[in-house]
Amino acid sequence: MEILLKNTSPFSLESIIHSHGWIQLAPFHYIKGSQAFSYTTTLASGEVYTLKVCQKPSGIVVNLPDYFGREDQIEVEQTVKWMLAWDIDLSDFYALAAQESKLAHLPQKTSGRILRSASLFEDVVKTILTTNTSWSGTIRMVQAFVDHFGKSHSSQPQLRAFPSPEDIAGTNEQALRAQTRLGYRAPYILELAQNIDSGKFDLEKLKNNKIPSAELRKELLAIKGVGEYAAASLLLLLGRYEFLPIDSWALKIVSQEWYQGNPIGKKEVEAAFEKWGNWKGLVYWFWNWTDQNE
DNA sequence: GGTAGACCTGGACGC
DNA sequence: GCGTCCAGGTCTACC
Repeated sequence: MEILLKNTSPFSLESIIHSHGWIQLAPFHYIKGSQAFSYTTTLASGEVYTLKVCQKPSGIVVNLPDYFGREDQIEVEQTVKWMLAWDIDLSDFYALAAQESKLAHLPQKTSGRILRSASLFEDVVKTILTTNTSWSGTIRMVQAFVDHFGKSHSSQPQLRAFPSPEDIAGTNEQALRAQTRLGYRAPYILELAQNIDSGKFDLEKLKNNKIPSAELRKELLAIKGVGEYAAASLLLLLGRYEFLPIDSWALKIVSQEWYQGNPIGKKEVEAAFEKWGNWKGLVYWFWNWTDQNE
């Protein structure tokens, strides 16, 4: 069974797939050679399924199990549109980008959308697992998290969905630490899952694009394990570009781009992007950085 | 508001 | 093979 998403403006699946490293993290699976991906997730009913997303001249095509009913299809369509940042309008950004040589490739390639997971819970957990570790560490922790706590596909048990808050809330810190090697991050993720599962915290409501960015940032910073860098990264995923995710890599490349490689702090990074106003986060994310090996 | 130290893991390195 | 050091953000206590 196929769902066809017809884009009304230029859209590049290839660009969004390569917008950041999420495609390398379970339960995403990049299908090499076809510029497509598969993703294992759950319906609201709890059923685990795997969808496949590819691009054809007619639009974005989502492959689903044949027995899915109309309601299931509507749910999947909404999920995929969220993951592909389908409704974000980048026309104003492209107009700005066209005037800057380091950004001119974006309108040409219709880049600028950033791949999201199906749930904000998944994106928050993954973002926490990018902090204070190497990228290989993030890949390892996410894979172990999915392998040990994600629900498996009924006919292909090797395929697992990302664990839901409910899946995690019932475990304990010791099990999380032992089975996933999350280290000191384990209690943060356990607390988040328990707060969501108990109804104390409605994380998914933060997908609402009517919430002011400053308020959204405050809500994200209130999550243990989410600091300024993680909050800014999550705001980028949510389509809010007013903040810069400044990590050690940012300090390095911004220094090399504008400060002759001298040691800099967050203020210098902010200053470098100040002129881009509310688009600064997106400008930073897609800036064509000078090759460090040149 | 700013700062120092602890947190945890895996990888690099020296022996 | 073993021990040590380091890198990576955030939290907490303290000033």
